[in-house]
Amino acid sequence: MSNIRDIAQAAKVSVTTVSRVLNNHPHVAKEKREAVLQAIQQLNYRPNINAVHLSRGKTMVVGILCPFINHSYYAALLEGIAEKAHSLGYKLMIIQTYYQRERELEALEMLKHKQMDSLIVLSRILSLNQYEEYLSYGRIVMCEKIEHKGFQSIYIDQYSAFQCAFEFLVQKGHENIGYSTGREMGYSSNQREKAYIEGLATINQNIKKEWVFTNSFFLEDGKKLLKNLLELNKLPTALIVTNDMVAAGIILESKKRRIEIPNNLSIIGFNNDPIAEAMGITTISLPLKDMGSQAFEYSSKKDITSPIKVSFSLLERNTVQ
Amino acid sequence: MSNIRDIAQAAKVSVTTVSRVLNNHPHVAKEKREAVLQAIQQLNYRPNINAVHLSRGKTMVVGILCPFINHSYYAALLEGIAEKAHSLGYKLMIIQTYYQRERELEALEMLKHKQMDSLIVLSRILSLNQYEEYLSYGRIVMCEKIEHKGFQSIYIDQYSAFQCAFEFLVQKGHENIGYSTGREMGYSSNQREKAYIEGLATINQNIKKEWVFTNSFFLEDGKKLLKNLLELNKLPTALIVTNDMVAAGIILESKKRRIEIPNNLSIIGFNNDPIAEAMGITTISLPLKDMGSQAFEYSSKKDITSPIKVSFSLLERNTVQ
DNA sequence: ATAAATGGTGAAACGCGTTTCAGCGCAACT
DNA sequence: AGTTGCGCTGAAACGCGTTTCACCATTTAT
Repeated sequence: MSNIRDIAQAAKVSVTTVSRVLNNHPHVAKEKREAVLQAIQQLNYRPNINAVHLSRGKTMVVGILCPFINHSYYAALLEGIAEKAHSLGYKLMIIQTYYQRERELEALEMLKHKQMDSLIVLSRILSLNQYEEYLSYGRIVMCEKIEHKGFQSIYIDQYSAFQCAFEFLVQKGHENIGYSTGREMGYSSNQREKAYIEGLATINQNIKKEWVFTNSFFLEDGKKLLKNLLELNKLPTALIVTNDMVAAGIILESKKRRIEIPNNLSIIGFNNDPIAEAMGITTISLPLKDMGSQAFEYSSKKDITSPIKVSFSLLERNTVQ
Repeated sequence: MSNIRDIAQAAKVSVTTVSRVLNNHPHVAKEKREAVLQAIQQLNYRPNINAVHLSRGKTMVVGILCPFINHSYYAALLEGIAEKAHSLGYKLMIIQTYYQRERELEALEMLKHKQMDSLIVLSRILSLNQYEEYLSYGRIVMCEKIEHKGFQSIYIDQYSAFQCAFEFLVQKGHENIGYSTGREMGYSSNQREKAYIEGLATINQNIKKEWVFTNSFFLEDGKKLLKNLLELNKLPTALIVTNDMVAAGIILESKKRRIEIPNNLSIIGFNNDPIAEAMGITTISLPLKDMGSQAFEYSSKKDITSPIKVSFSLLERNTVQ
């Protein structure tokens, strides 16, 4: 493989001039430019991208930190991200963390080592303090609400979204409402918990701890959730569920157990996954793809803006009565 | 940020020795090793990964070429790939092609420029000849059956899988069978077409072109498919569908139109997505995650093996009668 | 006519880690 | 005592593109 010096020699110019031609810098005489282009053609030359990166200290790669890939929420975000990344000429490096500290740290280190120019964090487990150290190495976009200086934040107001679901249920006459989330801690869970507690207060209800389920991410978790639910003495009449996948699991298991939905139990999910439509799940629809796309845009913008809120909407189907 | 020469100076050794310590080469005296480690600690030194890549001509990055991310088939493969990649210390670069030639070429160029060590192709559109040129730059793993020398191939026998579905339907008494695929051309479609034609021959049926549907990938495509189907004079009694998502779309639209499944129309899907379980879709279950994992393994193996076939199994639920 | 600005060009330094190779010291072997 | 051989070490070359800076040749401005 030929390198830039070979081209310079072949075109009888300096490497500087070759570099200028390659990068469309001005101040190159027509003849020289053409000589260079010809040499490039003839020697089938391609710049060594690693050398370019080393030299420039920039890689045109953006890292994406997500706990899972094969999960509708993240896959939808990813799709939006990937689309925008391509249109802006960036490549994506996806780091699946499974919510493990080391993996998250690894990604941060990659940012530090300039293996990526910036990092988009779809969900995290490390503290903001830990993240802060790395801010000087590249832009960090967080897909959660963060007021902390230095981070770009774009988020769905999980508090309001949950509130919206909650109020909808109340309006339908429900008072015994439970909910499920993914991680016990974390942005979304915290917001939902807060909205839950405050929601209950508005209808003068106390928190029933046994109606709060955590660690529900996938379809299978929904099935388990329903099994656990049935062990309780008193059942809620409605459940606000982590996402539509989990909701689907709950519904499936309900069918098996002859629990009628929505007659015996109302279910409301999040995301508006295809499965929600398929099963007629009432859900809070989130514009994930669009959010991903925006998140990417902000990863390469020069300045940080104040947190960006993206909207959501309730989609009534037939799992709430 | 300090570099390897700073460390050498601080530890009063040569850069060579520092490099040896960093890479755990033998032949470094204990004291020197410790001096280096201490200097590294003190200066908070981290190797510049781009320099390492440039120097080594290796990146520990594997490229993944897939048409879509947010698609259950690819997402499942991706999951297996990502898991194995991490356990082997590799990073993933995902290139979403949307089946566009340029994008595929771009990925190939990245392989050439050593931006990735190898490439895993989940689905392609470019010809093998075009791919062949790039074989010398790194391993290329193809997730389809390829006998062509130089490529590592790992695949699901789409012919047999389709045949399995077909025979199952025949056994249930169906004679009027249609099917759908994704792209008009492409590995999977070709295999399915072949199996379809040969299957029809075994039951002395002629091909009904109007019962063959292409460009069906997602749920929405399934809905459209059913609408189109209903325009026909004579309907098939059974459909072998691209994947479970499309099958779900068909089923949903059927409900709207009062077509009873399986009474009026039998449906068999592929993949065994969560949605298949959710909707009770009879399907050919494919071990995609495992296949992804294996594909990754072979991307960094020294030698190429003959094509690897992965198994599948029919999962009977309630969309076939 | 003279000073100043502009275009064009290349040598050399830079970014940074890896690898080759030559050389030194000391222990083991004849 | 003389020769191998092995462990350890560092100078220098290497991978390769970018950028700075100095310098010459024209133009343009005064």
